[in-house]
Amino acid sequence: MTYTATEENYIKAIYHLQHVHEKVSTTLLSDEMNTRPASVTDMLKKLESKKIVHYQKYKGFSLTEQGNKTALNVVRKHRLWEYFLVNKLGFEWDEVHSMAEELEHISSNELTIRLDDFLGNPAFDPHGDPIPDHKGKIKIIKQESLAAAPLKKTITVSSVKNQSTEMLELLNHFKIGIGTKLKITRRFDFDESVEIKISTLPATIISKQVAQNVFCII
Amino acid sequence: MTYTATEENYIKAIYHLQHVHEKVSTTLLSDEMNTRPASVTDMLKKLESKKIVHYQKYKGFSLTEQGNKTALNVVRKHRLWEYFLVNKLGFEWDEVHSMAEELEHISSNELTIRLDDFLGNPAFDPHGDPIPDHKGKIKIIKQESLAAAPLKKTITVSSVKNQSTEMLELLNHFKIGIGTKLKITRRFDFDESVEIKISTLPATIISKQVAQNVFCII
DNA sequence: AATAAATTTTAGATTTGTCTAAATTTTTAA
DNA sequence: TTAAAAATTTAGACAAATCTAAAATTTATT
Repeated sequence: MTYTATEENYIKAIYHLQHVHEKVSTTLLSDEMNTRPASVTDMLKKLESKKIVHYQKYKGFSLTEQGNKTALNVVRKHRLWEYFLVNKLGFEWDEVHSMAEELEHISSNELTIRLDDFLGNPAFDPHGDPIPDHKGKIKIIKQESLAAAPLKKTITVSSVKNQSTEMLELLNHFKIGIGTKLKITRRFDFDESVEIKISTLPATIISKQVAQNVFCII
Repeated sequence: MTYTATEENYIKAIYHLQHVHEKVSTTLLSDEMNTRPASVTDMLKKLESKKIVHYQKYKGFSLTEQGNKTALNVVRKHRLWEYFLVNKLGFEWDEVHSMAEELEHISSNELTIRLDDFLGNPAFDPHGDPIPDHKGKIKIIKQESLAAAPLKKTITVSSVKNQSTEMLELLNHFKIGIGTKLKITRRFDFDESVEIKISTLPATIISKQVAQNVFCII
């Protein structure tokens, strides 16, 4: 089965929302897709006829097995291309999203497999998000945000939730990147800011907002 | 200005036809695009309104300066991706066309520039076709088909017109590739077949059909 | 539990790229 | 040079993905 780019975008959006929200509603999905609820209803009917979603009108919808597999394949392609753009073409994190949004719809499976091999079968993309393998399998790692991680243990930054230019700018300033080892030396109750220490650099303080977006392996 | 993938495909098709045919007609273009003449007329009106073609109904059409530039950019992307697929991902010649047909519509200019750099700014794609540079400039080389090249001179294979699997199979058998140096040792009048000699390999005979498709630098 | 509010769906329209069939124009050839 | 043939364009229709406005259903509130 092949799907249009639009269908794939809907499938991916449902997949993502299912991982963040208890229940995915028509309105929520229309927000995510920047369309109107009526358009979502139309698409749901189409995706139901293609056995991508279970759908009962007025009741709700969810991805079928087939839908999930398709979503994972799109996510896989997106993240492999992001990896390529950053690690082979030298783009920064915050520049690659829209390009990967286009590249993820290139259809050839063989291309995906060869790209994966060319890149050395990476398990994580430049933001630290896991890349599903060709069977859709994802490496799960236990992560904790810096806002919740324990004090005085050496921990490794593993992913960053917010992928904006502004966030990248800040993290570059702090010399924080994926793989950076650091220690949380203090937490301040007043604003829940966090003092961190990276190797021999002087300790610095990051805001709660930043800490909540940076995840690490304990 | 940005164009839809379909528009780009029409633009590219007009560009190619203009280089092969004296006059590009609606029917010719509809053949090339696998559509009906009526569809071509519709698209020509659209492209005219976007100043991509000069168009006078019943009289004919041709690319504008702008149209030519756009065509060259699409060709550039197509050939850069083909180069990538063959030289980085290890695909064969005959496998890459349909993938490149999709990849050529990825919009980012910056991506094209970086891909070009990553590949080492190649001037020719895996079939020997020239890759326009970022200004649209093409390296022109004087080429002659093996059917027309002079006898007893060492010549270098520079491009192959027919890019089918069958042609690749045959050329692989003969150990002919882009860059191969060879000598034409004889021509047979009966069927216009050509005897060639590649370094120390025993001489072999290739048919007129093959010879007409293989081009070389004298 | 009834009604108001919110959500979702339907109905009907629009745009893009395509089609077929008919009309128009150009070209060819008698 | 005019009639027939070929090429091109117009008219009207369709599928995909969207929209707005109205109707239907569910949820929340009094």
